Amino acid sequence: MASRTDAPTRREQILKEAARLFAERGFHGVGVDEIGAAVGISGPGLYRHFPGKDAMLAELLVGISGQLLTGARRRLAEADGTPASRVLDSLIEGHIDFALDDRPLITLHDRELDRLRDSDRKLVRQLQRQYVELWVQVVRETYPGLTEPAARSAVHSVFGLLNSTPHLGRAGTLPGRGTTAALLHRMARGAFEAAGRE
Amino acid sequence: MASRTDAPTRREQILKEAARLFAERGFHGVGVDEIGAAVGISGPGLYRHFPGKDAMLAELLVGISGQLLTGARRRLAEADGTPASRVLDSLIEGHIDFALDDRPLITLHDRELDRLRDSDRKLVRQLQRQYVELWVQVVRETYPGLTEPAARSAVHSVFGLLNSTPHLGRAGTLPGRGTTAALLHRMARGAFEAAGRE
DNA sequence: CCCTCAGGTTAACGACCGCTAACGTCGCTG
DNA sequence: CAGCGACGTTAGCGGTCGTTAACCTGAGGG
Repeated sequence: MASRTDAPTRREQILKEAARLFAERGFHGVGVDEIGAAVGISGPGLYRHFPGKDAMLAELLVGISGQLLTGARRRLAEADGTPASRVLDSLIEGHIDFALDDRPLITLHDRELDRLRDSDRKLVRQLQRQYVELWVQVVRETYPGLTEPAARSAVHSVFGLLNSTPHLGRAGTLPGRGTTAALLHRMARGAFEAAGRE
Repeated sequence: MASRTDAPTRREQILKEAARLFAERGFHGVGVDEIGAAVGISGPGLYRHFPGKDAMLAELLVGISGQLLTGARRRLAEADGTPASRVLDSLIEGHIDFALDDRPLITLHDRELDRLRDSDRKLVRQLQRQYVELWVQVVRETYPGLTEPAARSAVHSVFGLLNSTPHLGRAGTLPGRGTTAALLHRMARGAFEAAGRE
């Protein structure tokens, strides 16, 4: 098994490039030849690593959803006992890290879900739902004024806010990662707080 | 020219159904036969109304961007003289109306832009940029603590928040249009305010 | 009454795409 | 060094897609 510091395996290269291309041009807009070319092999060579094009998308989306949920659970466990407001900050921080570091995946996450086989789609949706539920719980502890449906809507909306990173400066034109992260964090908290004000 | 109260023309039917299908399955994921079937004609009959599939997408995206910009300019003119904070409320209200009433278009707006011919894409981007600039100006008047880049990022992020409506309750499970609109409005203001707090 | 034309129809073409088949070439290992 | 498995290659098949061609029909007007 490859450790995390090894050079990326061919499989990992393929997944990374496929994510970028799918995000740029859409799942149906990218051919297997392009994905192959992006990693220096061509076309059908991909089938030594994946059973098909669908499988690459499936692995990407399941991976994203799983990572988000796992990370959130870890943060929840680590912050056990601290006030809910701190836990919420940790969740926001984790989501922002992800949105800033893996923009193509964030894009895919809510865009290409319907291109999956039924079983994979159900799995991804289940992971997503658990992630949302976890947020809803923490948000309601932090802002008790929120009803459950309102909290759910608020969480989805804040995800929209945090996931807007692909639309911020196309290149490195945005004012530094730390500054952007802090701004997003403040805005997310402000949005939740405003949602909690009756 | 058809007045606004006439029965929808065939062209309008086609655009509406194409928008829905493109939003559901992506531009490349929808065939012309499906679009035709959705309006009761089949396949190549569409070419009596549009020169090609691309033209439908182009007309949709240019239309959206133009409507958003025109609406915002009208609201700005109508609110001339009132405090900037009120103008911002009006902009937010307009954007929310659009996001709630035309969800498929909102989805397309930031998803299929790259599928356009160069000239159309440039036009759409120019309209979008003007819309953003208009918001940035009003936001900075309302919250003078914001630098220009921060205001721009904040505006994009709030668009992400407001455009999250397609992810809220798939059917009529969300708690009434008015309630949702009010929640989104509060959250948007809260996010801007938090962005403005240094 | 015929002509026109808007708005359809079906058939078919060429391009492309996902995938398979058949084959080649290393590097390792008994 | 023989054999083998991992990892490529190119050729090509079958299906789909956007688009065009050719044809049909019904309403309106001189």
